[in-house]
Amino acid sequence: MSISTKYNPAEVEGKIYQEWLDKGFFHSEPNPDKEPYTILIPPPNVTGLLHMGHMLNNTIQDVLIRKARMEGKEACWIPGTDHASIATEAKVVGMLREQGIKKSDLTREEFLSHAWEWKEKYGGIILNQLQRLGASCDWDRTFFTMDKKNSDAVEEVFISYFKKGLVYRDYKMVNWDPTAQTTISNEEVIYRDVDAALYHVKYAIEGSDEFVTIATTRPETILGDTAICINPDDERYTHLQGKKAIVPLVNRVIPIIEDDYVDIEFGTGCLKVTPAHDTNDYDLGQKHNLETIDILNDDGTLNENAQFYIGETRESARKLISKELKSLGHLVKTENLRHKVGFSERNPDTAIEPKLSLQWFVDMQKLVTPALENVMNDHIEFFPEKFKNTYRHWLENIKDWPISRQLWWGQQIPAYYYGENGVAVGKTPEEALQMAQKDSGNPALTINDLKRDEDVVDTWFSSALLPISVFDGFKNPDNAEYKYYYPTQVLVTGWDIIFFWVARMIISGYEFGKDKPFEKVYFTGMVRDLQRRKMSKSLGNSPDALGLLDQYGADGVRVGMLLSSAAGNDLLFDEKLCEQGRNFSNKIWNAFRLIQSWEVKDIPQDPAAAVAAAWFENRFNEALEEINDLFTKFRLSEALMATYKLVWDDFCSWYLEMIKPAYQQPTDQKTIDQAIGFIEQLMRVLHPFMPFISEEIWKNVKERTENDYLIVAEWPTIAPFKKEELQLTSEVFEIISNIRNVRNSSGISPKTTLQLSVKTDNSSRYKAFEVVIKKLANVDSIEYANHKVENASSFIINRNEFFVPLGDHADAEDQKEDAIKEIGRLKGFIVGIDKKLSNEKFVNNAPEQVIAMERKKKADAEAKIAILEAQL
RNA sequence: GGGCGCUUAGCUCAGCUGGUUCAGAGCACCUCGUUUACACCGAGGGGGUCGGGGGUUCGAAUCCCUCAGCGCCCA
Repeated sequence: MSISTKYNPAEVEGKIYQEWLDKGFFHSEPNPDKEPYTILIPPPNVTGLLHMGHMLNNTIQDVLIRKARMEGKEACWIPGTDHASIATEAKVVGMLREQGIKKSDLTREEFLSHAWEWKEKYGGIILNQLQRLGASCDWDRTFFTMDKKNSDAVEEVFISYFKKGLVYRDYKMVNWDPTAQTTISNEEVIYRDVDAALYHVKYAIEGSDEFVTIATTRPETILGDTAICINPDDERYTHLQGKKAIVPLVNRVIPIIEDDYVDIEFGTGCLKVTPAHDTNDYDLGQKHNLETIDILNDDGTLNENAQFYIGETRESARKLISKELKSLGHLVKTENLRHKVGFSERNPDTAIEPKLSLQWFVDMQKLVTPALENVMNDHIEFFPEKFKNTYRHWLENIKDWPISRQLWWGQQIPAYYYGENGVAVGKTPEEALQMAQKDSGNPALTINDLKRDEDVVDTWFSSALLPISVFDGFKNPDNAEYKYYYPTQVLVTGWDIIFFWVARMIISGYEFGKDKPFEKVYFTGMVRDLQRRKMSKSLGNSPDALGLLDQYGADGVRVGMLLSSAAGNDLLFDEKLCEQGRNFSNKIWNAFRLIQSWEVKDIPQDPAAAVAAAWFENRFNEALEEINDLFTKFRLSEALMATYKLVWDDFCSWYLEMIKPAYQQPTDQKTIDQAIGFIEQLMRVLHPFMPFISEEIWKNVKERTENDYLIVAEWPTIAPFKKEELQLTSEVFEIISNIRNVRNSSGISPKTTLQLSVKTDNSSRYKAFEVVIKKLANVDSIEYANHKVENASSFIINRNEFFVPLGDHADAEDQKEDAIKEIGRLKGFIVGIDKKLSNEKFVNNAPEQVIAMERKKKADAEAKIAILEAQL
């Protein structure tokens, strides 16, 4: 059989994934005989396409779930997608606009039917792309955040909060996105540094020739000014106390108020106050009882209240007014200013407008206690731990959460209004009516008197309920699935949504679930490019995810993503890492090919192969112990690296070279069986990281029964291993390396056989390994002698002296020089140790072990010097 | 402005509660190699006074202070 020298992932991956699907290996059912291991996917947006962040995040989840499955747990990875109110509604509105349809011409129902159509068409793309990556999700359980289960939960939770007084409706300053024309939460505002101007504008003082100069970055809001504020301690302005100023253009007379909120140092130390368009000004307005004049429409253009520039955008009004103020002599100067401006996460070019608005809020302070406690005391563990700090800081300073969104796509708020200010909630209008009748004491109210709130709730409000709602835990808290799978074991997500999602799921878990929503949270870093920039469409620095999969194979890309992603550290994505992954696939493939190619005959086992098997058995168990430990600490990149080295260095470079038969010679059955056994073990350990190639080799390395697949094979158990033997072998490997080095530095071909002479007190120490040394270092004789060898290169390992006679290649002077240099170094080393040992404080204070170690180091160095001096 | 974190080889990072194995890994680099698994390879090699300064200690990459630079979160 001839197999390609290059591993071809394209031939393997699709086929194997289909087999896994057909066999139902991804599907999970509650199984009381098994421990559950459940992961809920962070649902990608239905608007999304697979990007590098998804690849990293889902690779990690797949690694964890595959390992758990092999460990005999009931592994259940639940996939799904998020309806993403703002983003999706924007897409749908955009699509309709292209068809010449305006959202405002549609009824809610008509719009929603377009939206569902869009979701059906595009919403599943990303999940299909995840399959290319090898994701072993239980696709039968695929959820959508607007599924009935979750939407019902949203209503129930809203109603429950309402009844407990935890949601309330209020006029407050909120963050307004004028493009999406909806409120958004603090977390959805992204602050960016912007180069702007600070406008110094003078206002006339009523009844005098005087002026007062204020500084502002938003001159267009002058039209809504209702006060000037000075700091009472600012002597420059004491004379203005109690006076009034006149707003330019609109000629409104406004009071000059005093408040120590004003920063004397900033600008002119004199502040204009626009309560309708600035959060701090709003607070000032409340405190000083100021008029509030809202000069903006919902789309960010100026309205009639402004009196000027009606219909202009904020940006153009700013230009126009600054020009006009200048021509009227009100503009004293402008200076450059770099400051932070909030932008909408979903519409990155839209500056957020603080807006006074009637919205629904969640009273968060009353909900956070258990969520905070249980993370701080590690009932829920964070990896890496450092995110506990961030989490605590947020929860301790939490603000009320505005949850209503002026959108249609999402779960409509189950609140109904009646009369002057009556509000009732209910899952149905009838339910709400009952409440309304009771609250109002008016039994004559009818359904027609109720008007339902038009808004939907924030998407994160709905995703916060997923860990419970995917198992139908709200409606059926006693159902078998909820009881079995909840709490889930681990949440894998980016640290950027620690507040958006993680914290809110924990809050909901304690409020509505029977317990925490998950045991552990593994935070991944952000994928950045080599210049540390975030990957983004606008920068064009995001590689084509599917293209990478084509080019390097899913296994290669998975390795590439994982290799450099220490937990919580941002990952600087470099295609070279995928290349390394692909190369690794190829290495594994060729190891398999090599074993396949040997002819097996009924001959006794090569003694070198017997030695190799004994060693590798030990080595494998040593490595497995390390790998398991790294897994428990979620140090996946290190677990992968340990696996990589086990396969590449230990198995391929040492083990296979030891058992390899001579050219065109056969091997024996025992050796082949051992080698295949080891490959099987290695494939098990490799499988979570590289599921496709490991399954393919598993299948090909021996005959398999129908359901004998690696994906459901057992994770290896650690057998005891002997550390002393591993130590001995590493000395043997050192001998081999030294001989190879002699070859290299003396320019002797690998084909030339060499002789080895050993001067030792313990000639049996390496006896068993002679066959290996001969084979790997191309040595044809090893002799033990009690004297040094002339014209030979020498090295010392563990006080034993090794000579490689060099014949014509010998360079005695060179040898001598090296020895002298080494003696010099060792003598210096001893001086240092002596200094320590003659220091009374050291000898008195240091632990015995440490002192003994220093003495041993000294003795070893002295012995080595003696050997070297004898050589000279 | 408030808070958190980072600075170790050319690059990306590991180094837990100070003391064998503490200066490490991978990649990159250099030398040699068209050996009969793999050049997506093999053998060998070089490379860091652990950001600067100060302190605690018999002993510090590891603890403390300070300075500099960088990053993030929140206002």
